[in-house]
Amino acid sequence: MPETKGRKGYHHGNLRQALVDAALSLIEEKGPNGFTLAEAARLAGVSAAAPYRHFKGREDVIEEMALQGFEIFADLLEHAHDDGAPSALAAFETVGRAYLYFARTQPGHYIAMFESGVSVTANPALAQASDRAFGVLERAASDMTAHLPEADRPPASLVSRHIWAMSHGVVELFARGAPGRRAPFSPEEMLESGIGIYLRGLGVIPRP
Amino acid sequence: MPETKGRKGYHHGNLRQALVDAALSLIEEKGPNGFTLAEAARLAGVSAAAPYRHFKGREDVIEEMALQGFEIFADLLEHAHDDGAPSALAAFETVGRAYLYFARTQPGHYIAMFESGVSVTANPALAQASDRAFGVLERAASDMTAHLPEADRPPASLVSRHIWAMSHGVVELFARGAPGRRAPFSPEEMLESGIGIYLRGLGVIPRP
DNA sequence: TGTACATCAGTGAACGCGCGTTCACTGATGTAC
DNA sequence: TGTACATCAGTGAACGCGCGTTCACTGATGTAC
Repeated sequence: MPETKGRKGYHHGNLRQALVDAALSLIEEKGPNGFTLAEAARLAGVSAAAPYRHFKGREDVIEEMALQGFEIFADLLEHAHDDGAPSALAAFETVGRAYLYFARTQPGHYIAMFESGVSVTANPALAQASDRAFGVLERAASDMTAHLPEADRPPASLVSRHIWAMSHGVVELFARGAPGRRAPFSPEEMLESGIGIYLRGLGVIPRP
Repeated sequence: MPETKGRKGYHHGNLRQALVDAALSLIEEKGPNGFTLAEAARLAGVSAAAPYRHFKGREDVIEEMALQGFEIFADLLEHAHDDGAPSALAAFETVGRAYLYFARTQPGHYIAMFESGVSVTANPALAQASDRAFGVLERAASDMTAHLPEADRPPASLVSRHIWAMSHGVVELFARGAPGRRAPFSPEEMLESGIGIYLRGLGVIPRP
C-alpha cells in the first residue's frame, strides 16, 4: 500500500523531505540496515528512480537523517540547558535526561546517528552539528565544576564525556531493543542514580 | 581469492567453525550487516549451499558468533575477577578494563554481541551465556560494596549496571569506529577516570 | 494577457548483480559382518 | 582383511527476488517578452 501522502500531481512538492521521513520510519521499524532507497521511494509514492533527483545515493540519505538528528538533538540540549536552569547542577541533570528522552522519542534519528555506522568525521556538516550538541554538554560540565577547587577539578571535556558515555551506555543496553530484557530498574532510574553517584564522586553533590 | 584453509578433499572436516570464523572476520571488516552467508562460504572455500548442512540460515550464524563471544567474554571476566584480586576494588577495576580489552581484541565477537541486533532473550543458550558474563560483574559489585554501611549501599545489581553502562558507552563512543574522532583522551584514560570518580561517589574510594 | 521556451522533477523500462534457498546428485567415510 | 552398504557432507545448477543505478523520455512549472 504505497502512501501517496498528499501528493497532488506529477510533481511531489517536497519529495526530498518525504524521502527522509520515509527512511526514518523504515530505519526505526527494521533497524539500521533495514532500509532501502527503493522502499523509501515506494513509501513516498514515487518511482524508484526519483530519489536520485535529490540524493547521490543511499548513503547520502543516511547522512541527511543523521544530520537532522544532530540538529534536533543539539536544539533539545540547548533548551534543556538554558531554560529551566535554577542551578548549573540541575541543568546538568536535565541535560542527561534529555539524552534518554531523545532516544525514546526520535528512534529513527537516534539509530541514524549512533547505530548506522555513519562516519561523522567524514561529513563536515555532520561533524559541525555533532560538535554543537556535544558543546552544550561540555559547557554544562564546565559551569558545574567551576566552583570546585582547582586541584580536584577534572577537565570539563572529560566530565562531559563520562556523562555522555554513561547516558549512551544506559540507552544502548537497557532502553533500545531488548524489550524482553528483564530489567529490575528502568533506564530513567539507572541513569539518574548513576549520574548521581558520579556527581557525588566529583564533589558536586555532598555525599550523604 | 577464496581461502581454502587447509581443506583436504571433498570433506572439509571442520566447516561449521570455519564458517563462524569467516563470518567473524567479515563482520569485523564490514560491520554488522556486511556479512552474507554466500561470502562466508566462499571464504571457507566451499559452495554456497554447504552452510545449510550446519546452520538453519544467516541468523543462526550470527547467534552462534554472539554465543561464542559471550562465552569468551564471561571466561575473560571470570579470570579478571578471580586471578589477580588483591582486593575487591582492584578486581572491579580489572573487570572494567577487561571490557575494553575484549572489544579491542575480539571486534567480530563484540559486534555480533552488541551491534548486530541479535536478540539475546530469544535464544536461551545466548541468554544463559550473557547472564554468566553479567553475573561476574554483579558479584564483583557485591564484594566491593559489602563493607559499606547498609544505608549508603545501593544494590549490587544497580552498581554493576552502572559500570557496565559506562564501559559500554566509552567503548561505543570512543573506541569503536570513529578512528578520525579527535579525542583528547584515550578510552582507557576515560574509562579509568570515569570509574574512579563513580567509585568515589559510592564511598568505596576515599575522596581526595 | 498570451505564448514560446527552458528548466525542473518526475516516469518506466531495463540492466546487472548477488543473495538466500532448494534440490537431486555424488564423493568420502565409517561400520557390520 | 575385505566388502557391501548406510550415512554424512559436500556439489552445482537453478529459482525467484529485490536492489541500486542509468537512461531517454515526458509532464508540469516558471519566466521572458
